[in-house]
Amino acid sequence: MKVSELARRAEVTAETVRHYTREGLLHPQRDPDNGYQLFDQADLERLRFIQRARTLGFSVAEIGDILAHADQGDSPCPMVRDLLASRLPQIRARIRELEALAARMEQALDTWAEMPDGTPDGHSLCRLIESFPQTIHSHCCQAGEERK
Amino acid sequence: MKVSELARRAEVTAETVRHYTREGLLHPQRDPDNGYQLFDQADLERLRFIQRARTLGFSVAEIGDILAHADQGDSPCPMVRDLLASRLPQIRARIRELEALAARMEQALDTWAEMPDGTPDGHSLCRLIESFPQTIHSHCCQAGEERK
DNA sequence: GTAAAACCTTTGGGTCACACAAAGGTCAAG
DNA sequence: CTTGACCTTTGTGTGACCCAAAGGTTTTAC
Repeated sequence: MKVSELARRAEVTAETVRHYTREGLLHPQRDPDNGYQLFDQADLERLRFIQRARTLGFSVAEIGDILAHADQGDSPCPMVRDLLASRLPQIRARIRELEALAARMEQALDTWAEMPDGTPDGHSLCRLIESFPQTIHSHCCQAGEERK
Repeated sequence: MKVSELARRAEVTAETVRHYTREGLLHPQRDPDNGYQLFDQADLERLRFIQRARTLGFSVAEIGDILAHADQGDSPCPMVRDLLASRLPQIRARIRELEALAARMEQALDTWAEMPDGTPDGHSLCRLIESFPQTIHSHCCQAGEERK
């Protein structure tokens, strides 16, 4: 099957398939006549594997490592456990950061409900924002993403 | 004051100051002798304003708009309210997505605790991941970030 | 006095997982 | 035989910076 058919069967875009191929996660054959990429059933299963791993928060690069290990006959399972175990607390930290952000936003909207809009003068740009306490903040982690 | 001094006073990196300057959020004078960027007290306050706005989840581009309005003498406050009100539900959605991700990760670790590692064969790459249900997932939003 | 350290400048590339547009080749159907 | 639906590669954009390189300037130390 060609790119679009594989994409349709796995319910991803053709661009995503091309992306994984570029990144070395998929190894299609080439049609010698026209250079088209040809995928088989194993590639479809591989793509579904990638999808599941993405759902679990693995990055494309990490999945590439996992697949490379498996292709060499090594069990990727210990790596998979370790990656997941070390990523989980980062996700939890990210959740806490976003919850704090949401709380700040909500508090701001509450506080501002009773404040009038102001026109910027030499001292103030927007008292709404300036009324907000200067907080000490910590950086975010690189959290696993989700897709549509 | 020069870049580094401004950065130190606002507790950001010099790179961040340069970035905001590139993006048009800060407008330093230039030392005619050597071309160095010169900032004053107003710039420091402006940078602190940017910090507060970032803490509230505004993007750099949005803050650029807010500052441009204020510089023109228009009150940015209505824009600020609207942006925050529309961003908040996106943040909440992002939190729910990450919570679902964390739950999946935790469930996977739990399930895997009793499963042996396997060596990849023709049918399986890593049963740990393959044992995981194929879920339907929805895309993330562009959430406001935090800094160190 | 001068040399090294510590600044400053601009330019350009990297991060991440794709999306998208362009320019062009291929192919099945009408 | 032309249209339209595919396919190819290449390059660009996203967000908020970080980092390196190459080179000019200023400060500090000996």
